[in-house]
Amino acid sequence: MKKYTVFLVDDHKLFREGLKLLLETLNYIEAVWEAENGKQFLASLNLHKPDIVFMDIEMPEMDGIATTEKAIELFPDLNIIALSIYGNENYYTRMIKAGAKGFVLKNSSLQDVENAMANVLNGDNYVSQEILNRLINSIDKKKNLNSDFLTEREKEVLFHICRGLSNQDIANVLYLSKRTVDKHRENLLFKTDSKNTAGLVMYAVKNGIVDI
Amino acid sequence: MKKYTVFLVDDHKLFREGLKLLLETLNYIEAVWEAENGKQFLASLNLHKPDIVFMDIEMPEMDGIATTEKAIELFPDLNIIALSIYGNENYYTRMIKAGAKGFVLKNSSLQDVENAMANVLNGDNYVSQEILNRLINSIDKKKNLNSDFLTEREKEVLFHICRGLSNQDIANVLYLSKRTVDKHRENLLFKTDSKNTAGLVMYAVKNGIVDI
DNA sequence: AACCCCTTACGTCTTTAAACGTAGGCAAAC
DNA sequence: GTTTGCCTACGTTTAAAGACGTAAGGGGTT
Repeated sequence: MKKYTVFLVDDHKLFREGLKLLLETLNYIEAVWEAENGKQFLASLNLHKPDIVFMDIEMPEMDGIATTEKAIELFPDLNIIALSIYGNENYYTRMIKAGAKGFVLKNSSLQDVENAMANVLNGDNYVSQEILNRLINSIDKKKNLNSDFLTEREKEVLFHICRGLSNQDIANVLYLSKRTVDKHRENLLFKTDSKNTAGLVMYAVKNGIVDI
Repeated sequence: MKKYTVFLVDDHKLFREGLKLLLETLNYIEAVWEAENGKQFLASLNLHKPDIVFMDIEMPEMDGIATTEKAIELFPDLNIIALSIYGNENYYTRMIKAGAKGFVLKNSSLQDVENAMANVLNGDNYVSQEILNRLINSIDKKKNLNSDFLTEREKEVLFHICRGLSNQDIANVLYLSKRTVDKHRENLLFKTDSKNTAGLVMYAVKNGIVDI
């Protein structure tokens, strides 16, 4: 039986180690390597060339999107599967554009992860069922959508607002200054003609920027 | 042709007078009387016994729900039609329970109002199409609902939060102290396990407390 | 080269929200 | 007839949001 090597890129040590243990229970996994951010991963790519990479999106130093772009530039046939807690549109579309061949949510089952690996090794793309549903829903919503005038960054900030994050929190996850997030929020209020957070969230829900 | 008398109970003078003019264009309307709150209306019920009453819900002194209850207690066959800006569930279910025979939104057409009058005079109930849709939607949502543990008052406050009102605003429309609304909000945060307004709004959307 | 748009960022001030605690009145349930 | 749950309400303190204004730097367009 052919065995495969896997590279986990994730800043959450606990998650990384848990997934490593899970993967090691599979008899066709030969080795599991780890990195805690994009830079570390890219640096060790020359030494360790994995069959599959699981890539987190939100990471310090260098996030999953930039890392994927760079890695695919260096090794175009690298099999990268995005691993994210959130299935929001910004994330999966950007990861796919960057060259990822799969997208799996962190609340998926090991079975999902296995499916993703099998498909990707077979040269196919893979997105988990949940993401697939969201994609289909978002296509329906796009039909009569009126939020094109929000920039990508604004939608991203809005998404995190809906998650209940404060501006400081958002600044932390996006690696920005809090004052920048303040400004994005201010612009969002103006653009969506809202008075406060409640209005922003309602707008996001109505326009499919967050899933209900 | 039989002619009918109408009583408008609404604290918004401008709206009352506009509707009065509209109704007077109908040749089967004999007279339109007015009151600016529930107490005034009840006091004059002995003098003026209208065929139809249009009752606002949010009013100072005595709101539409309490007024309807009292009026129906005094004159069980009174035809009361609720007139509200909002079609939220708290409102229409409570008005119907109180004895109202119709529910029309303030953004309806005169045709809607005429339909409501015709149906109610005919002994039927009437809710405008929009409310009917919401009722049907809310039945679907009720299937897997988990927000029974929010009290009616809490749901009402949450509804207004979603409308973008501040606590002071909500206190004004519900005729409460701001500090009371503060407390309801605090309890909502605790009960729904939310950190902030965004979480509350998302909860409300998920559980059908507001319509999208 | 000049332009527009987006992203990033800072300063200051006012208003709201959030996080504690406490407590009386009231109606329904037991 | 006491308990229980809900609605009402106040005081204080800290954190966050909201409302202005300003501006540098990057990327793409014309």
